[in-house]
Amino acid sequence: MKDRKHSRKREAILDVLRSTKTHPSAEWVYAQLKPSYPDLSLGTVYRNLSLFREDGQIICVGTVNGQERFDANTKPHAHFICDRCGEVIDMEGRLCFDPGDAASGFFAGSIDYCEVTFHGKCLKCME
Amino acid sequence: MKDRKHSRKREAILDVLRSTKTHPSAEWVYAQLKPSYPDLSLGTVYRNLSLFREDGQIICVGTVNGQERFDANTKPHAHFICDRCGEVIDMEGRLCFDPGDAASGFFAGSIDYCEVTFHGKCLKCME
DNA sequence: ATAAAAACAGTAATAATTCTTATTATTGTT
DNA sequence: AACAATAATAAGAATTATTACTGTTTTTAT
Ligand SMILES: [Mn+2]
Ligand SMILES: [Mn+2]
Ligand SMILES: [Zn+2]
Ligand SMILES: [Zn+2]
Repeated sequence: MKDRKHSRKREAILDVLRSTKTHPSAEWVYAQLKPSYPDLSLGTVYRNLSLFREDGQIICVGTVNGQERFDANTKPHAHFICDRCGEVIDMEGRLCFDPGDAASGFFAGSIDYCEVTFHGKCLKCME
Repeated sequence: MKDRKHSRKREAILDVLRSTKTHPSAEWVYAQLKPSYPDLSLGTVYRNLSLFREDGQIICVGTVNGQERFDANTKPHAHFICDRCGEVIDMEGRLCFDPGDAASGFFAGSIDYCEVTFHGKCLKCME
């Protein structure tokens, strides 16, 4: 991980991501921090999220309603996206696939990781 | 499937999608058809892709460089996305998961389908 | 053919993200 | 503590994929 100058805002952004299981969007992170950091800029959130992703500290878990959603849990795990309300939920269980295992033998490129995403309706949206 | 008036442009759009394995973007479909349909409008491509998706005739396979990619093969199958050149490749093999099987028992919502996407470098991009 | 409905082209609008630039914060050094 | 070097930031402009609007054309049923 490239070493960077310390920044309290960057730290706060990562803290927000680490303290939630909601797989937030950039906008949501911004809204969370704005009260405590009145001079926070949305661009700063986007920029730092990009840096975190480059450095492997967070991952993207998909796009919901045109907005990218992020996750500070970088351990491979599957997600469920509710196509009605847009919630992104962690799927526990043994749904993790070892990319190497899964595709070795019949794919010639190099596989870095594998995304597994279920779609449907969450419990709340089923009434 | 809701029944719609016939339209040669709509038909052509679906034909393009069905005749390629490249998982194209809206823009690409438009570029393919523009020579034969000089008055084709990009909005028409977007609108019809949406209709096809609503009707279940095509699926979205992910976003590459900010552009949604489509697939006329609606049978569940996994994909590989090259994070360098953006190619989207079908993954053959038995990588299909029965949503019901995969998550029954430990998830309470209703699962419609499951997306499996590998990321890495394609053969061409590895030199 | 006529008329109603649906689809269209062309264009404007929207909205997420990125880029630019002048300013400020951080870190190490005198 | 003041300084210099550089990274990080705010603010807003720019970019760009997608959608909405409006007047016109095509389709299809009568
Ligand atoms: Mn997660
Ligand atoms: Mn495919
Ligand atoms: Zn829901
Ligand atoms: Zn490639």
